[in-house]
Amino acid sequence: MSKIKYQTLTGMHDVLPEDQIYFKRINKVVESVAGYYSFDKIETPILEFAEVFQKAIGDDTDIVGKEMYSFRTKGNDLVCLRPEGTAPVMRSYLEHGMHNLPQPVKLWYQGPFFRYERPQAGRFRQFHQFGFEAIGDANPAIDSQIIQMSYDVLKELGFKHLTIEVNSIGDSECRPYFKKILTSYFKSRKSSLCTDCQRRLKDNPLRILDCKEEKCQRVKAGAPQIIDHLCEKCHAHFKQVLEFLDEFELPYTLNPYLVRGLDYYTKTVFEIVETSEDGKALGTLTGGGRYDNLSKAFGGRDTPGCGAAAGMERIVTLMKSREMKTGPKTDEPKIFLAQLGKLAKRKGMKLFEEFRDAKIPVAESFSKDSLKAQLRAANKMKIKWVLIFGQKEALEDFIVLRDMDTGTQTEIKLNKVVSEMKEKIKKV
RNA sequence: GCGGCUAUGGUGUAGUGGUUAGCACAGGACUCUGUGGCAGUCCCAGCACGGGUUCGAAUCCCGUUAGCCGCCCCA
Repeated sequence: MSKIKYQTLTGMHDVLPEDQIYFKRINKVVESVAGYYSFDKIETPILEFAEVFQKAIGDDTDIVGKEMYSFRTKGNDLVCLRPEGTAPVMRSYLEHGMHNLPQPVKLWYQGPFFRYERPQAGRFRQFHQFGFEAIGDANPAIDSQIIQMSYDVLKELGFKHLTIEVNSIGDSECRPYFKKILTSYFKSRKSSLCTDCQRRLKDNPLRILDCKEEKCQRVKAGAPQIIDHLCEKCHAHFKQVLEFLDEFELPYTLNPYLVRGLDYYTKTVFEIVETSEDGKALGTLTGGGRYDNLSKAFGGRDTPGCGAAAGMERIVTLMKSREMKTGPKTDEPKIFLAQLGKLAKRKGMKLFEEFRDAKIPVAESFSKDSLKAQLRAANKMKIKWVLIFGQKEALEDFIVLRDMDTGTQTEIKLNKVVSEMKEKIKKV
């Protein structure tokens, strides 16, 4: 190989064949959980008008300017590669008048997403997420169901130690008020905050709550908590969500410092974190919450919604390091068809098609001529049954079956090979 | 976007100014044109890119790119 001329763009990567099993496994679990809860799959385009996300996210964070993978088209439209799934799903809901369907409209999705970030381990510019969205229903039962589903997926994938962190961040009625109280609390202790948080005090005071700096930890320990300042509606809603979680016997903890960066989030927010055996938080796997203000931000009618999403690469990394199951490779063949000689190759390729018609997976190496090389290939694939089809067999219409574990060989009539092999692989 | 560290065959690595750039694994072929795993022989394949210093650079310097780590942000 000479010089490498092309490489992937910054922060993008190929999902290689060896990693496909993990993504396949996650997709399978997500699909079955979503199906059980009557969520239908939706696919939205990878490109949207940048406005879709600007409106949803708000202009005040530097997410739009700095973090979105946006550019102008030949027609001079400002578009962007979708950075998340909720806004497009809401856009689709409004665009297709899904409020005319029975509510809530329950949807799930899976696919690539893009953020213009500086790449680091587990942080890419193109990555994959799956998510659930339930739109059109304000009932707290929905919140708890979304949490339950997210939890189910991780459990089924094999994560053992999970904790659900929940909080309520109020709505447009009570949150502004709480923000004021919180800001004045932090202002009075400004000198005890880290420099970043002194800056956050101006543009995003809620974010101070999840600062990792130790000095800020001490300050926030005495900070007012939003659950003590929820309006009546939000309080009642949150209480009911927790009652459902109790009923489901889900392992949750109240985390008063859990917030979301975006304005459209209301009421319930949650994250599912993996913990060590003694319960110490290791990292977040899923996050979500209620977004009752999103539809209005789009200029739509007042429509509540609730959802959750998870980054797949992060889950894959953990699945690998924990050596979690990915399920059987379903189409991994147990039979190898080896051929020797021109006639046998021709007839063998035809036989291969007969196996395909019978839906029996068979491996082959028709490009190789030496029997030794073919057996070696079969051995590498850890295949048990090798059908040896040579000149003599081709002329006399039979085939040799070699058991690679024992080395014993038997002869089978050619017209019975498919049916006999069908029986053989059934038993295994 | 800011700061730091790194960059040698496909993978993992040796090589601190003069080496035919070494090794292991993986891949391919043969030993053996009808029998795999073992062994042996051979093949494939590399100093990220671009400048500079020097008689001479994988090695020193600068820039670019990418990865990693931290910050910002985190939907």
